[in-house]
Amino acid sequence: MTTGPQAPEGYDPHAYPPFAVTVDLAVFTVRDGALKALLIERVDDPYAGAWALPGGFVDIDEDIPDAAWRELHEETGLEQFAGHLEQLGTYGTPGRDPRMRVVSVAHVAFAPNLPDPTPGSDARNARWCDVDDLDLPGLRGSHADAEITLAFDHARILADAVDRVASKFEYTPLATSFVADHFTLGELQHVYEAVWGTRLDRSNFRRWVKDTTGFVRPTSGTARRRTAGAGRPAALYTADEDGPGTLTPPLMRPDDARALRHDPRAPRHEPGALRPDEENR
Amino acid sequence: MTTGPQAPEGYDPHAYPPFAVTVDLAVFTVRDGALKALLIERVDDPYAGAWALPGGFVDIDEDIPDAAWRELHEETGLEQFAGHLEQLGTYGTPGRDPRMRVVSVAHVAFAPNLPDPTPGSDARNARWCDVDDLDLPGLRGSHADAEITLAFDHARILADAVDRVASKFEYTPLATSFVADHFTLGELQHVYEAVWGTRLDRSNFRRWVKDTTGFVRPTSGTARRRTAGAGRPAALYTADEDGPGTLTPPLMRPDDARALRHDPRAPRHEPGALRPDEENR
DNA sequence: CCAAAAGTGTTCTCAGTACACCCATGT
DNA sequence: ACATGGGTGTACTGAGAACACTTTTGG
Repeated sequence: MTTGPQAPEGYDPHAYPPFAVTVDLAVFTVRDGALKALLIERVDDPYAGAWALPGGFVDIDEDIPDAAWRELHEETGLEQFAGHLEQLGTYGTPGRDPRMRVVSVAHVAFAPNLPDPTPGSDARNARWCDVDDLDLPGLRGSHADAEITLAFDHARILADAVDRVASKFEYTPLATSFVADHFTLGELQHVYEAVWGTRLDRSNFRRWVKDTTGFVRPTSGTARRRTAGAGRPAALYTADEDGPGTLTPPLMRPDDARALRHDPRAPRHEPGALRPDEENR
Repeated sequence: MTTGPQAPEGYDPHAYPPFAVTVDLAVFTVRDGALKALLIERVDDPYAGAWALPGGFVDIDEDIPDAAWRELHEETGLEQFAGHLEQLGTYGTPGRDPRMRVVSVAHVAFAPNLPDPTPGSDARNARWCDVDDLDLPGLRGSHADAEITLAFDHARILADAVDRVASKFEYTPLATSFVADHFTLGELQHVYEAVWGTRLDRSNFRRWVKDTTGFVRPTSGTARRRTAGAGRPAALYTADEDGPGTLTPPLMRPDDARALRHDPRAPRHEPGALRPDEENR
């Protein structure tokens, strides 16, 4: 091992146990009226052939957000990512990676409806996977007959990430990160319904969105038939960039949208109660 | 550097950059009607003599929650810690520790009114510090004339932790972690008021607490003068252990309690928007 | 008696809910 | 004509806010 970076005199770089630090990404988009997560097929050996969240090692002089954005760009192939990225939590149980002790800082990213599966820069296969088709611990459908199983503890990370997205939708205008820069209120409502897995009253949703300051701004344009079929053309709106990052009042999802989830509303992020004698999972 | 733990054949333990991983703890209690955080005086050289959050290195085979509980016991000297501990977020900006590249997993702990400053097992000085007396970035009083400055990025961590506690009080019964196992509704209200830095209507608070299932249970006992002075003896309550970890409906803090904070309601945890080109502190 | 804190009740208002109804367009 | 989705209005209801009032203690 080399000496620690910028280590002054008097410190022993061997005095601390060496960890590997990675970033994992739960990248979401809404497509075909469903919440989808980006998964990649692993080629390297731990869990080779299995599906996993995109991610990779953090460089020794690289900030963690930078590493997350770098991996996001590398794995999605998107240079201009217009969405949102934030830290979710850190997962570092010994043995979660059979190779070595790895601490992974998981992130959540919100993407607008992206061009297509976007295979990564390397040879891996990539796809958008419906989260309802996955067997996530205590979440949504929880299909025991799911054909896809995720590598490492990525099922838990993804379950926490889904909870995070659903919570964020109540208090923040981040739903606009899932749609194009100009969108109709119907599209925005479809995003909410896909993320929450519920139905919303069109009239009340529209009134809440328009009465909430700092959420959307009307534009002069009107949507000329972007969805197939008939219907009156909808007015186009834009995200209000000047607004605060918070919605007042919040839009609380209906109770049936919470019942679908395991431990709703509370786990904004925490991976459990973290009691000393309890199993953490 | 030694070979990575349980590394199978074919993997090079030198292939990843070695990080140090620590846990930092923001331990809160309510005392004298104010929210206090546990700070220790550093003796070792980086920021020696400065005040900092308790914390330490994670062992190479130790789970992160275990490390957090271990440090909590070591630093507070409390064997039986009746409170609550949860992960807050991870702070790993290069250079935050001048010795080496350190990634710190910060935690939040809620403690009942503890016996006293409780100096740690080692020689360091420890004290409960009023969070309003600290200069925390964009929070509460934000005293520019604060006498105490915190080591590393602990001011930011503590600011995020205060936000987390205030948010948690809206949706979870964790306020009971700040009081003894038997408490009066007045005491519980004082805890809420200290954490939110606001005043609540006594009548409405009491009605909300009693109407919220899974929060408190009445006991037969009645408090016999624990606060000095006159007044009718109050009934004693206990935390409802059987309830879900969430409060329905939530108790929203009044708007003036949000205005005290920098970026209220939204940053349940995220340390900012994490844009690639932005400074992340 | 008075102050202080606990406990109870009542009114008002407003936001969420559940609808009904009309408008514009494609087929 | 009719189905489809956009847009508007309205009555009902329940929870929060504000506040008045009673009860029980200590001094």
